[in-house]
Amino acid sequence: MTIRDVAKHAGVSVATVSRTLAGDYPVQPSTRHKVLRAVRELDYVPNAQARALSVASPGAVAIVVGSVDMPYYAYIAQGVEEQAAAERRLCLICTTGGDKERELTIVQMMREQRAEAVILVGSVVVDDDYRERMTRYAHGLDSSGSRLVLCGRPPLGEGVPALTVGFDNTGGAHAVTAHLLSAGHRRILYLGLRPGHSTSDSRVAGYRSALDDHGIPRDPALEVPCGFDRSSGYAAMKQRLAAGHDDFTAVFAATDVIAAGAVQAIHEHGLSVPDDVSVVGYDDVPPAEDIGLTTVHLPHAELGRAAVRLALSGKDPLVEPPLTLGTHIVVRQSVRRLRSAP
Amino acid sequence: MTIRDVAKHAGVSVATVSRTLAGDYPVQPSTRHKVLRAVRELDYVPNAQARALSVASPGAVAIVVGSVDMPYYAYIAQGVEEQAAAERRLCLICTTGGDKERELTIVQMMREQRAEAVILVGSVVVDDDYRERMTRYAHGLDSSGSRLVLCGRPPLGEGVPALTVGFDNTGGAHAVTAHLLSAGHRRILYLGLRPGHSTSDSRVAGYRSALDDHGIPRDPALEVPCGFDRSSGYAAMKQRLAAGHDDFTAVFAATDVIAAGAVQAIHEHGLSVPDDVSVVGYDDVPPAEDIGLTTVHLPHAELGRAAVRLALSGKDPLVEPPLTLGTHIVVRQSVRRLRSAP
DNA sequence: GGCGGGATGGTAACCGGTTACCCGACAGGT
DNA sequence: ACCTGTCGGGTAACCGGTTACCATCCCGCC
Repeated sequence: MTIRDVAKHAGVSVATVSRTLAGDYPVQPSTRHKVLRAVRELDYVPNAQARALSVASPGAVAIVVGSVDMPYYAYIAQGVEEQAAAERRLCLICTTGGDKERELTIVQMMREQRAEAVILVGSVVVDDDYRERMTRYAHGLDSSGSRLVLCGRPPLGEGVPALTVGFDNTGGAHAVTAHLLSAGHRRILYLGLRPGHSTSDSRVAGYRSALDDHGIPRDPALEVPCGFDRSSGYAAMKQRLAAGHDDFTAVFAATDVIAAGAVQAIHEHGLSVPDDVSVVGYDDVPPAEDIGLTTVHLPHAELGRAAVRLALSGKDPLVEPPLTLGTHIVVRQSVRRLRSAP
Repeated sequence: MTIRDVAKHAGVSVATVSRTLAGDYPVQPSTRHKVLRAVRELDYVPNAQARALSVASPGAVAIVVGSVDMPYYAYIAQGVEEQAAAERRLCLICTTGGDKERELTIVQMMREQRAEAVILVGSVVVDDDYRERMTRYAHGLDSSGSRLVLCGRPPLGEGVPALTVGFDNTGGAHAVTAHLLSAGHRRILYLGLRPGHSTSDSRVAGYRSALDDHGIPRDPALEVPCGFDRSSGYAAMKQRLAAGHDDFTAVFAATDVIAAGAVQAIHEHGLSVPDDVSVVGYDDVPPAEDIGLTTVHLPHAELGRAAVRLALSGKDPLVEPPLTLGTHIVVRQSVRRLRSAP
């Protein structure tokens, strides 16, 4: 079923059918009706891929995330979707499951599909091969016309430019740590150490700098290694509590999800939040509100929108500085003010 | 930058370039290297849209949801994504924001893109225009080759066939209501009445039939109208409690999200869950685990996978019966066994 | 030496749209 | 009656790939 079939069926030429459907060319009403009737009778659906071949049509916006069922990604994806719709672009979402190779494959596929924007979200540990290939993509040296945006992820390398948007992780971690300090807490557990993991690294940096600013000596024993999921937070907290809980009064979990696991462990240990232990998280994703967690709110959707705008802006990836979005603390009920506080 | 440029640059013909890249045709190693070098030097990225025109390539799988940041949709989308990847299809996710017109537009766009499968997820209130247009799509009368699957949503009309997968909402609601009844509860609030809303309707039907089965008379005053979001659940519960809470001992919220709001209202009223009021939800989405909610677990991801399999199966939409996935109760800590229970 | 045949690679048609260019018909002006 | 301008619509080239078909070339064999 092609435009030629429709033309034959309507007794007109292909040009007339095309013009009738495009609607931007004067066509005799009687002719128009013949065409439209043929379209209806044959149930003709034009082929967008063929059209894209001859006329420059707006490309799609692709977003590549680890998985769509993690709220952090879902919120960003929602922002991307909104902005893509506002700019009249189709939105494709792909997931990698955290696999680097799969991510590279997907980016290549998107370029072959002539996606206009490819937005890469989330942390990843980069190796040399990955860096080299992704850098080519990011610099837009090829002819695919796809523009790559790194969204909430580390740079490709020391001084390697690329279109980048991200949250101020260090600033947020600094602020929430300062919040605990000003409530009188001095021994604060950092739950979520993962050296080499960019998100963890930047958050722990904020934690440390806040301690430094307040003249509190750092204690490596308070920086607890922990995966970025609920059960890791639960297990790490459980283990720490088994060793006695008198060496800290507050916990800064690297994410709300970790915090949720930690809170559960604290409760199972017979302790109360915030009476016995204060807890703060990061991200402001669903568990936070439900468990009354004080946390750092991230403008997820705005990040997604900013990524799309940046991708479609035509800015030069080689000179455009990274865009950093601010965060703010959301105070709920998980932090207790110590009597000894100033 | 086209295949002809590459051919010229490499000093070979377009056929040789195409064959070299396809890799399924014998090419002299020296020729192959010339081609690959040209590809690298020119940063050539083949155009998938052009290729799709001449060779029948697998289409994409499109999923259309209300919004991607609601866990219910996100989990289903994740299943769709997985199965699409397993079947080597690209996955496109689009959101409608619940707008019927936008949904129809998106479906039309997907057909023009020659998406192989279009999966429509979530509740919607159908009117005649919608029904008529969507029915044409669902029956696959056109030449786009797209196959439509309705996923967790009502049929298009009385006896209108279509490829359909869904959860057993009535069965799950029956089971969880029976769970409350066997714990000794007799006056159970149903929170989430929305006549005409298919999900609500089927869940309330299960609630009622469980009461009937146990010989408990229904009380319309116990069926509380309520929107399907957290704040509606909070508000409805708040209002109900203000009128006194002695006319019920348990609450069946139509969704976990409603339940989360209700639990908050209960707490703010100075009551405890489950000591004063038992609460159950539906869906088993994030708030449930965090607040220890007994609920009905839905195999979301499996539904998504089943939808993709059904779409790609080649089954006839006109005769294939709807596929219904079973559910099961997840018991947590939000239900109290009454002393008067058998 | 002539010839059959496998291995390579080139030419051109085709996929399904769009549109530049051209042609015929008809109206109005002289 | 003839010229010109406008309008409507047809023909064919083109977008960027793939591939059927054909032309070489070189080998071994009679």
